[in-house]
Amino acid sequence: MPFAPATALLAPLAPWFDARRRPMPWRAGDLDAPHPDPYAVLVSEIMLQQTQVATVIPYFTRWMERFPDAEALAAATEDEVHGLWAGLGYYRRARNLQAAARAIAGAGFPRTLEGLLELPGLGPYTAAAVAAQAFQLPTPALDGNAFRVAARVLALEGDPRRHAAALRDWLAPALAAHGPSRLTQAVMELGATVCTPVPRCASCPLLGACAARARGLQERIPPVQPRAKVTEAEIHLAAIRSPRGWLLCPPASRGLLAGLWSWPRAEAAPELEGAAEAASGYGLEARELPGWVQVYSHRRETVRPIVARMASAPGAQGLEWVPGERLPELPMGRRDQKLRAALDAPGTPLTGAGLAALRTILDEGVSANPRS
DNA sequence: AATTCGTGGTG
DNA sequence: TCACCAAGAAT
Repeated sequence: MPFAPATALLAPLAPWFDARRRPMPWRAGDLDAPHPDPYAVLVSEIMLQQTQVATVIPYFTRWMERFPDAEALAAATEDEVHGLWAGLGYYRRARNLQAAARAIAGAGFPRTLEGLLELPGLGPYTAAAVAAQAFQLPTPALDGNAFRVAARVLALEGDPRRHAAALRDWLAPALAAHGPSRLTQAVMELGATVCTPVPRCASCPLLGACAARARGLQERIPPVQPRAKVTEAEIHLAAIRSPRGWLLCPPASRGLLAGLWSWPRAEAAPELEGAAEAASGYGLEARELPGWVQVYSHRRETVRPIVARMASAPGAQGLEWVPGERLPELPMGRRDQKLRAALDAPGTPLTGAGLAALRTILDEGVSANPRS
């Protein structure tokens, strides 16, 4: 379909961005030159996948201090990489980023869109965004912001992602005309601060050119996406200490929280009678802490934490006893960080359900920790 | 091609 | 409280 030429339509974005852009630690001072540090651009773009700028900034700063270049990242251990990523989410990104750094340390930084797409963790958006910001290539980067801005300016109805190829063709000349790095960031900045899901049209530099606004459709374009279904779960999360340390579930290579350590857990079980007496029979002293609801991308988990102390240290399949002094440095997701921070908090007596969970964990080990 | 990957902000 | 969703990619 024929779109109004983007070069003229989007021209107001360039001066708007030069005047209004937010400071970000990865942004180059000179938007008309290649970026002095393509690795920094890569790190920022991977962290920004499905993650807001304000959340990323402190992670980016710490990351660049510890891993200032691809060589430093390539040489790091998996625990250290995940330690710096812990809490940011989508942990596969951390593993992919280190794999990309190893490829770069060996063969140099790819300077074409096709070469960037070969790096693990870089898809159509990220490869184009790096190419434009690091190397000034006129490669349109279509993220959620860009799709929303384009859909509104052009009054595209339906899911704008259907028009990805046409929109890239539409945007490319505007990138070349106004500067690939500048216009790429300007479109996203507009989407993040003005052309938001609930738009602030009064302060938009494209107000006069916006077809959706002209028709009063700016609130309905683009349409909301159907939600993925969320499964419900209820688990006991157990911090068990013995003379050998804490009993922990070592990192898995795939699935939820891959690359992170976690406390062993068991699905909530039916109530047992006489928990306290049975527990002392095991040489086990335990209490339960206040629970909470942990939300993941497609899972809602009611967490019932337990802190227990055992006189002996039995083996448990797939679980490890970790010395107490190592506990603070292990990479963990938010759920497990929360329990780690509450190990000294007061609690209530162990319930029958809690005892059943501890028995399941000690008897079955990692097999009591089902993949979701 | 539909699912599966975290977490925090916002209205 | 809750829906929505954020500089998406891999499978």
